[in-house]
Amino acid sequence: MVRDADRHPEALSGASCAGQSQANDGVAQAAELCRARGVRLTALRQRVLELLWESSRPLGAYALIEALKSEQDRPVGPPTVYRALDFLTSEGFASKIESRNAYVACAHPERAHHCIFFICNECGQSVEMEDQRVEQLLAEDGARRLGFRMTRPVVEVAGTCRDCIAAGHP
Amino acid sequence: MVRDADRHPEALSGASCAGQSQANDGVAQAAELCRARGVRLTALRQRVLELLWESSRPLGAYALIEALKSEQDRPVGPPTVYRALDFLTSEGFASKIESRNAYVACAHPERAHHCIFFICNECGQSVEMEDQRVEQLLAEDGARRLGFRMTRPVVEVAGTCRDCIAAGHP
DNA sequence: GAGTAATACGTTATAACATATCAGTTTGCT
DNA sequence: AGCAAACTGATATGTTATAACGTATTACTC
Repeated sequence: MVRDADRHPEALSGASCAGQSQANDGVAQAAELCRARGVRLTALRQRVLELLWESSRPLGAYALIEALKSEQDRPVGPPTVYRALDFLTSEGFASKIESRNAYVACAHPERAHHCIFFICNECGQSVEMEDQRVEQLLAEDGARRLGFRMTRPVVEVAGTCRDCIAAGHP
Repeated sequence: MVRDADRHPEALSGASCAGQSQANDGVAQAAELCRARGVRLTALRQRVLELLWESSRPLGAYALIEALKSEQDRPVGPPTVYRALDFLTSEGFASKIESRNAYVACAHPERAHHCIFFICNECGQSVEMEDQRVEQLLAEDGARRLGFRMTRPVVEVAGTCRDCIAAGHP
């Protein structure tokens, strides 16, 4: 089976105008938080974050490498991008979608929190959501039934988004 | 940072006696279900499932390849093992831990259901659990707030297990 | 039991994702 | 300016997963 999301893997062209303004906001907010936290949003890190914001879908590390290569004349090696991604994720500006090996920009990096991601199998779009009830249930399940202390819940919901349902996809 | 689970990556030696009898049960149950479903639990598929049951931790595909190579004199290529894993996961006998790129045997393959996995960062052990409330919350969140139809929730909780907490690990 | 279609497996190559290591550059501080 | 820390560049390599195509086994029909 070939999904639409596979046929158009991680194209960078899908950025909408709305996405653009969100991107500006997101990057500006990250810049502010970095100042407040005393960490450095370098040109590279900022550019990677912009690319994530501008994309309508989670981007793989190698898609980012390609994008950066084409705009900087210099080649960009995997470690460079992975280091930037490490920074962005550790500061809460981005998050890895484990089930896709891909990365997305995160809204609300101001509070440390864990996100639920809804990822469409058809179009590949991902939407972030917060639900304290889910997080709490998971922490409780682990603690009560296993004596387990949760540090990082990974919640990624695969399915079909509204638009793709409307378009008649399964 | 180097975790204990990384220092002893996926050794196959950790199978306990309890694990062994569970393994027998699990494989026997899978065999029965295959008969009922009219699908084939071939020697290879069964052996992969046994290896998963016998391991105290999620196993990577390449760990399985190594294990199979050492017991069958013939070499076993990646596609062979990935096909077996595809079969086992599609029948509900095993599951992929997305956040680890590793695979575990699943209890209760008789009902189609989704699992929550609790994975210890220290020792690497993974415990499966079912919680309809979490599943339902996720389905509702997606449906009500996004018009999203959930097909497969991926819920993997990283943290510290009871034993590792007792042993004084963070 | 021979023919045949479907399913599963073997084999080679390669794609996709990620990290180790060490050298060079920039930044912030005194 | 001088120095240490932080960041980036560059090469190589490790790890995970799939494409493509051929062979073998199984199940089914006659």
